Formats: sequence, structure tokens, C-alpha cells
Amino acid sequence: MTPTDTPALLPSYWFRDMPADLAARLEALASSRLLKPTEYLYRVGDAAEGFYRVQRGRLRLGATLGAREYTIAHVGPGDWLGEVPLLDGQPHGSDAQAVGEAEVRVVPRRLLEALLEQEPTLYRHFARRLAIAMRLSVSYYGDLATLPLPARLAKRLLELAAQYGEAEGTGIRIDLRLPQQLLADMLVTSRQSLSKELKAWEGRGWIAMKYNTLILRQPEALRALLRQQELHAG
Amino acid sequence: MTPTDTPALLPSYWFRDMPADLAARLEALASSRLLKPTEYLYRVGDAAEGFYRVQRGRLRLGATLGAREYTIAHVGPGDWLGEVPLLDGQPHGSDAQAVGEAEVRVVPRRLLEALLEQEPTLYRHFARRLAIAMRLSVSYYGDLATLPLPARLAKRLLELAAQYGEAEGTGIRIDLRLPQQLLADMLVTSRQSLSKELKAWEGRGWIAMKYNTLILRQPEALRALLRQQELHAG
DNA sequence: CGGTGGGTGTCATGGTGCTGGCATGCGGAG
DNA sequence: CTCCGCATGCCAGCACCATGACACCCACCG
Repeated sequence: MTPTDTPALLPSYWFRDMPADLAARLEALASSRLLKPTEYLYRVGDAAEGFYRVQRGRLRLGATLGAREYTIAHVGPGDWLGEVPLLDGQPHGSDAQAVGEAEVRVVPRRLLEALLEQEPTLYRHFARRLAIAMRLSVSYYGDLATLPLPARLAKRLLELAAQYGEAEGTGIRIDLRLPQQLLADMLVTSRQSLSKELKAWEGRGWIAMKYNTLILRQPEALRALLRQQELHAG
Repeated sequence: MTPTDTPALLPSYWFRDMPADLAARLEALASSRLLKPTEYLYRVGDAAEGFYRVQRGRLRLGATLGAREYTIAHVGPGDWLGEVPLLDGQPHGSDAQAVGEAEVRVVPRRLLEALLEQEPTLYRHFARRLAIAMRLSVSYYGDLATLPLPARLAKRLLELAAQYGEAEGTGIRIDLRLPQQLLADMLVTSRQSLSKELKAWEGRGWIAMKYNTLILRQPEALRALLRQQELHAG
């Protein structure tokens, strides 16, 4: 939960939504599980085995359609995941895959179900979590449906800046620690297109890149581009 | 709820999920509201005023990003909608707009909240509803992210056939009653592209179109196309 | 029964972004 | 320090689909 052990994730707000009291009660039922890089915590079609909290590292949530993969979000320390199949009784509809080394806390299905049966008011928290998730999922769908790549990129970078950014002179520093390929996957674009766009922005002085760090030097320029693209589309 | 008063909707399964006992209790709290064509039941940013059930007609769920609109789903008689803002306390994140003349039953927010407070176990149903919604929303996102237009169209038509189709000789008849423009919006494509694709399929004998009715003559051909496109994409 | 307007079919054109391939660069392992 | 391998930058060619414009057709309505 401390910012320092969070390796700068992609937006995943809703996974965070978990009242402290409930988190503590769940934590008491959990055991640890270690995942090697690229190892799957669960895959599409798996039966629900538990409710998970990321302890360390990062997981990619995604799925494979035919031979093509897509990524929904990345989750990191403090994020909870895996409740959907527990709540509707269907198999998992997406994959959860460790990006690097990762550790998760596992609340076994039986124990969670027992807790819920004993105290059904806890369903209220899950309903709230899912309502937030639904809202964001629809919003991402809308972005993909209406915004061209530069606008989607600008929006994402501004979100990341708001969530994980730290002031750096006149700009905002984002510690990405993420290969361009993975960022491209999340934006539903190709690595090449992403690289090209970033370089173009760097040339204009909007951003600066070094190592794994990205600095928004002129966030206002990104906002302007976003507004303009949105208007132009009509 | 009878098939005959359902004017052939676009896929909207999850809105249906509502246990009969809960539906009856909600219905007892509801009053009716009539909507003229294109009138909004609620819009993005509106505060939550109630939980709704479609009685008659059809509503488009969508939103506007900049000057560009997108459509998430259509809902029709028997479908419930509008719970997200009630559950997370935020304003509406999408629009609900009557397509033709429509009538909805309204459960006022106060009454729903009172019912939930009195009987918190009802949250369980909402959690389940939203879990299903989440699953489908992510699946639509994946379709848009990975499938080219012909595959998305094939998938949608097969879904519609499974939901609303009736046997017709060797094929499946779908009573669309929907202008191509609205179907195109749901597929996130242009009217022209949709028309072109449908005509091409008609030429190959895969489908037949007349009036507002579409007949899948060779559903197997659509499934094959879908499989092939998915593989080709890798 | 003729008019009118929305829905549909079709086309030329252009833009966006993907594909595949290759060069370069950086950073970690030995 | 040197080497290797992943990550990045860059380019040519092309596929897909949006756009805008226009003619046609049918249903509905006066």
C-alpha cells in the first residue's frame, strides 16, 4: 500500500476500492502464493478458486481472442482482483499473468463464501467495487471507440501523471518502468506507432524521456491535443 | 417480458438478470414514465434519481466524448438499468435515450435505498448483476480491440440469432427492426461499411435481407469467417 | 395517388495506423 | 570491460475503413 513499493502501474483505480475493515478481515483468511515471470494466476475458463490481493510485483489482466491478445489493465501492490467469477458463478473470463516476479495473497473461495454467508452485508462492498469497475470499463470502451491513438495516449499519460506523477521542476515525472510494448498493448496500438508518437512529442518539447522515466514538460499541450481531437472528430 | 412485445433488441443479456422475487418487490415501488422519441431518461453527469425497468419500447445506452457519440447497448422490455450511480454514489456515466416511443417503470432512489437498508441481502443480487455486466463489457472491449469489422459483425449477428432468432427453413430469421445506422453505431463502424459487408454476404448467399428482417441462411459460414479472422490476426 | 423524407446502395478518395524488417542503443551478466 | 539481448527508433508498403457525395427506393402521409 505504500507508494514506494508500487512500481508505477497503469491505471487500475477500481481494484483499490476496498474498505480497511473488510481488507483486514480478508487478509486474515489469506495465504501467500509466489508467481514467476509470465506465470498465470488464473486463465480464461478456470473455475474461481479465490479472491486475490497483489502483495508484490505486477500482474497483467487480459485475454486471448483467437490468436490475438489484448490487455485490460495492470494491477499492482494493494490491488484486489478475481471477484467476478466468485459472484456470478461462471469461469474466469480473463487471464491474470505475472509481469515480473510477483506475490499474491489468496483468500480461498470456501473461506470467502463462508464469510459472505455469515455476513451478507459485505456484498454491499462488492456491489460498489463492481459499479466503479463498470463505469471505468465503459469509459475505456468509449475511448477506444471514439479517440484516435494520439488522444488515447495523451489521456493515459495524464491519468498516469495524476495517479503516480511527482512534481519535477515545471513538469510531472512519471516512473513508468514499463517497456513500450506493454504500454502499447494497453492502448491497443502497435509498439511502432507508440514510439513514433512519443518521439514526435519529445521533439516538440511536450515530454522528455530517459531510462524508464517519462516527464510531462507541457501537460497543458496534451490536454489541448485531447480537446482538439475530441472536437475534430465531430 | 413476452417475446412479442420485444422489438428485437441488440444484445443486452445482463440487464435481464433480476430474480423474480426481487423484481416483484421493486415493481411494487415503481411508477411509470413516458418518453418521446430521442428523449433522455438520464444523461451523463445527472445525479441518480432511480432504478429503471423498461416497460415498452427501446432505449439506447451511450455517451458523448467530445463531439463523437458511441453506443454501448440497447435495452428493451424487461431490462433493468441505472443501478451503477445508485451503488457508487457518483453521477451517471452514460446516457439513456429513447429510440422510439418508450415507457419505463421508475423506482425512486429513496425507496430503493430504504429497501436496501431494510434488507441488505439484496445487495447480493446487484453484485451478481454487475459481475455479469463486467464480464460482458470486457468481452466487448476485447472484440473491439482485436476483431476487424467483418468478424465483429458476424459475432453480433450470431449472438442476435441465438437470442432472438427463429427457425426459418434451413436458416434463422432475425427481426431486427433497426436502421443500419444504429446497428453500425453498436459495431463502432460507419453505416457505409456495414451496408457494404451485408450486401457482400447477401451476394454469397450467407444471408438474406428484406424489410426489417434478416435471415441467416448459412450461419456456419459466419462462424467459419469468425474463426478464420481470429486465427489470421495472430 | 403523388409527394416527401428517411433509409439504403455505391463510389472515389484519403488518412490512420499496422506489418515486417532492420539498425541502433542501452544495460546487465559474465 | 566486453558481449549479448532486449528495447527502441525508423522506414516503406499496404490494408482497412472513414468520409462525403450522390442516386435510388420504399414507406408513409397527406
